[in-house]
Amino acid sequence: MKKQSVTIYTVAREARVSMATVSRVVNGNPNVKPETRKKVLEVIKELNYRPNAVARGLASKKTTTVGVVIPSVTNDYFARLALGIDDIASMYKYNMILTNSDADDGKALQVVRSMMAKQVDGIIFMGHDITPELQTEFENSTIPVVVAGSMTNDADLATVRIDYRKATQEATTYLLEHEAKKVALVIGSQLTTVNKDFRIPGYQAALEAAGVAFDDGLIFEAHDSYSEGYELAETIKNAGVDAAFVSDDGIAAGLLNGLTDLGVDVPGEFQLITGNDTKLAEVTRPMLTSITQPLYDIGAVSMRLLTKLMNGDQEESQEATTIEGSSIILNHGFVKRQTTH
Amino acid sequence: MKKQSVTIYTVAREARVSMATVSRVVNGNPNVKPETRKKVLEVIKELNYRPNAVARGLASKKTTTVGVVIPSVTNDYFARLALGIDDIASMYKYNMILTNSDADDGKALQVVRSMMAKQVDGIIFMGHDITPELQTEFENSTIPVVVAGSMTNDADLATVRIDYRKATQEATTYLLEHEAKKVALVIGSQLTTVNKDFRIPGYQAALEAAGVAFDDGLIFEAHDSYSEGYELAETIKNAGVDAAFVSDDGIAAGLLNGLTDLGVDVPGEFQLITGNDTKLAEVTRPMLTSITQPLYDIGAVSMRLLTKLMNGDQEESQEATTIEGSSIILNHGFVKRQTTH
DNA sequence: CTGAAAGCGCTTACAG
DNA sequence: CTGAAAGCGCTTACAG
Repeated sequence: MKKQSVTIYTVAREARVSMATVSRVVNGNPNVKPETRKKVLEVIKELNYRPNAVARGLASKKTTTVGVVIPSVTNDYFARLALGIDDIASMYKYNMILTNSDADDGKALQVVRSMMAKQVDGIIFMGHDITPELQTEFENSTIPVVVAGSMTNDADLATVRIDYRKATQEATTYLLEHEAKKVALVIGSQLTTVNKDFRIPGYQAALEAAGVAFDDGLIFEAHDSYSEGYELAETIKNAGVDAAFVSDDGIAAGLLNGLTDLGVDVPGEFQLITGNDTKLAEVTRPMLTSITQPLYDIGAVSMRLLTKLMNGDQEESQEATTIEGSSIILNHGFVKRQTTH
Repeated sequence: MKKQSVTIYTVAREARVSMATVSRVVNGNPNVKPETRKKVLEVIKELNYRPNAVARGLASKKTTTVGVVIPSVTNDYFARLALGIDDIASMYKYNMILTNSDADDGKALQVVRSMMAKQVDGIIFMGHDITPELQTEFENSTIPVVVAGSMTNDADLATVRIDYRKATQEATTYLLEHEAKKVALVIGSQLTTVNKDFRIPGYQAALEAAGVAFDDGLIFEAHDSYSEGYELAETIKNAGVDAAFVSDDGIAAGLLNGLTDLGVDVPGEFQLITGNDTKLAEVTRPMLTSITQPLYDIGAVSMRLLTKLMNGDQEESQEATTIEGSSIILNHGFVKRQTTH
């Protein structure tokens, strides 16, 4: 339709006011005489004026966009978090720049740098441990970052998550109390903070309480894919294991189907509990008994926390959640389905 | 570390050159004497200078960010497309602003406007038919948009997808040729362009070729959720249907599990083919026979097309794909798994 | 309640 | 190969 883009200057000229006044009405500043506002609004409508957010960002040093780094959108666990983030972001008029890190340290660093170059007002980080370079990047920057639905080795970062230690302990205890003799733990890397300092200790605590000796040969590593879980079935079966707590649903689903295809009766001969509370857990047959997590809420609370941090608010603590340092711990649950007694 | 942010001006001062020169080396302009470039690069490194992309965007009128509207990140079909988009975007140094439209027309319009205000260089749209308002928005704008993995009522929009008509026809024909007597079609809304003009005609063509009368009572609507598919099982069973082609995997998985729970033997008494080639199809037991789609590629090709459009290139046509108007049609496939004979 | 002016941090002709 | 200057489209004190 129009070639020349209409700017705040055009509006000011047509409305016979200054650019400052147009800026005021656009930004809802109350210090504008009603009739002036009315006139300006008319011209804006007539000209179909749309403020240029880039110019606004440069002048105000606020872009109303946040960066979100996600290991993979294709993992339903993270996708559900992202949905919660996006909804709250929209509610607060923020846009999100979303980038996959592919769980690759180099990519994560590059992605964060790119977001910072774009002057995002804050960052939500999903993923596991971070490199010293990325840590430095976060420290040297003044923009707030919150870690959502995961943990990193950087204890200074605010995080929103469940209590992974307790969840793992409960799942393990459940298995032990339901006739399981040899309970395996299936996680990602054992060296990662969330596993090393939370899941494994939770698993060990459950064993100890039940008077069962810890055997590190019963900890299996698998990364987030269905096929790795499927292939793990044979190994885990040969290890004489009769139950497992699996942190990731994709792996749990693969393991379940792998075991079934091997002729193992689940839950008759093998019990299984999964940990991410993804849709997958209800699609498999038998359906997976699971730790439940408020996935959407974890995303939503993360974004909410970030808005507070971006506005320089103090972190509040009135909610029905626990705060540990800079962490917000949401409650998890447990649902018995068909892969356990 | 540093309070004052270092700008191009700081670098220019320290390197004893003009801002224009610094700009040239940052942007890889070859017209810079090697020793000058070296000096500038040193200062940049020393000061840890990072160009401000917002300022650059304002000055150059290019933001190197694209907008991506997605019905739901939580649907693996769209998530896979988004992954392809993101990878190619990263390759070309673009960032993506990703927003869920929740398949809500009002939200989609608002989201697109917000992206345009942020001066994105292009838009990738996923979703079904669009409102006149959104259509107007696209028309009045000069930024390119490509529709990925879906179809809209706006034939002017470039789109990258498979041939939905042919895929539906093939699936239906397969069923008909494998003892199915009464084949249902399970889709979203019948009024949507992709269904009205492609899937339903494909279904009809298959019936006709097999000499089977068309019965519109055999077209069932369900939207993209597992539970709706599950609940559909009883209805579809009571309709005396013995086979179905389902466009969405979530619905297909729900339908499959619903039928199984009703005591219907799949594929013995009921055959099923699904259409989105999502991970879900391999997780269910029995595994779902499916139309296969190059999901990642659809996303990747969409983003590649968009980069060409953003650079004002002509659309090329040398690839192993069909071009229909402004559409790029990628090849689909078929994989027989366990829900068909 | 309103306006003039400077400034945000870059790029882009233009001139040399 | 390099620099001076204008300009991108806003917001932000400041003054009145």
